[in-house]
This record gives sequence, C-alpha cells and structure tokens, in this order.
Amino acid sequence: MRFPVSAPTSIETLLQRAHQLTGQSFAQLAEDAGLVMPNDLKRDKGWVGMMLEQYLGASAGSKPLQDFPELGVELKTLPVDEFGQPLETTFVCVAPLVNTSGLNWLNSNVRNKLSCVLWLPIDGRRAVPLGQRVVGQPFLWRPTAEQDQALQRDWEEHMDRISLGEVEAITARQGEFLQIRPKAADGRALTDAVGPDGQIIQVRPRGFYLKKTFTRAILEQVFNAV
DNA sequence: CCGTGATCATAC
DNA sequence: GTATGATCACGG
Repeated sequence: MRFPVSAPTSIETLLQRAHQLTGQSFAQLAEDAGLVMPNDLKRDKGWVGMMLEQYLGASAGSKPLQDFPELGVELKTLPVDEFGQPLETTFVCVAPLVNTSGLNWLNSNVRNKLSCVLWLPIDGRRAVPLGQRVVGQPFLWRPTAEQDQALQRDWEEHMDRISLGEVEAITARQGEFLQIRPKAADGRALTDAVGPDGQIIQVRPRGFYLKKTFTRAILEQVFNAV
C-alpha cells in the first residue's frame, strides 16, 4: 500500500479496497501506513476511523460533506463486541440549532449522510490490546423505505423541539433510532440556539447519533439474513 | 468556534 | 451491565 491513497473513482474500487482490509490488525495497518499506534483510544478516540480513511482514500478535512462526495458515500466505522453487536452509538452530524425554518427531512444533513454508507465493522473489544484488534467485513448500505421513514419521524420530532426553543429539553432518550446528544470539545463550548421565548441563547452544541438498536438491526440484516 | 473522527466514564 | 452526557484530538 502506498500513501497517500488517491480518491477511489468508483464504488467498486472503494469496496475492493475496503475488502482488502478485512481481517487485518490495527498494528499491521498502522505499521504499513507509517503511523504511530496509541496504547489505547482514551486520548485518540478517532484514531481507527482516521487511519481507515487514509487506507480508503477519503478526502481529508472536516468539511460537512460525505467522505467520498463524488461517489455519494459516507464511511462509518462501527465498533462491535465478540458477538458482532455495536458497542457505541454512531455519530451522524451536528444538529442545526438556529435558522432551521427552511430545513426539511429531504434536504437535511442527516438524510444526506445516511443515504449511502460504507459500514466498516471493527473490533471494539476493550479487553483486547488495540494492536491485536482487526477490521471486519465491510458492506455498503442504503436505508430501506421503512428505515428512512423511521429516521424521518425522529428527525422531525427533534427539529420541532429545536425550532420551538426547546433544545434544552431534548434528552438522548427521545427518538426511536435517532437521538440528540451533546457534541463538543468540552463543557465550555457554546453555540447559538433558539430559547423558549424565541430569543437567542447559548447552549452546548448537539449532534445526531444513531442508537445501537438501529445499527444492530443493520448488522443483523446483512450478516444474519435468513 | 465548528465540524471531522469517535470513545470515555459515571450515573443509572 | 449499559446508555447518557461529557470529553479528546485535529484542521480550518
């Protein structure tokens, strides 16, 4: 493997690259990429995801775009346990808290990000040293009509609250599959939002996350198809 | 500060 | 045991 890897020009190329990662250990991948592997992920929470982006040729940077804009594909690593079940929720994107009047599900960032996802299950077992963990079997996923509708219901519920100035009343328990939780560098990060009386208030930035029940269902649908 | 990549760690 | 709310690193 030579770095940097060029952007894949087709979904087939992207999938081929992803499949070549299956079964490889993080230690081996780090070495081949010339990366220093941390001892654990305590202070490097996004390390695995960023390394795999390099291998697949994802455009670097922090732009609010898909990882492969030309292919319309978003890359998501998904840490799983020994039973292949998700260990974490999945961050989707930041939640807009102001100027929400023109937003709807069809033009939403959430729907755009989730319209086509290359899921890359990874070994997330804490008991296993990071270098010994391996990459799982990738798969390309598009939401079914039912999944899209379920996400839309959650999204609209959340956006209604945000528009009505109820952002501070939103809890991660709300939403069947799509939740809203804080998303910030630390407790001091603040951003504009709509308050109860329509005024601008300062709140912790929020993000949309997929609950584990949702990603678990995707994994089951793909790997335990009856 | 914002958005990217996420996992941590404590309350439940 | 596990989900929620908090937090870590980095580029722009």
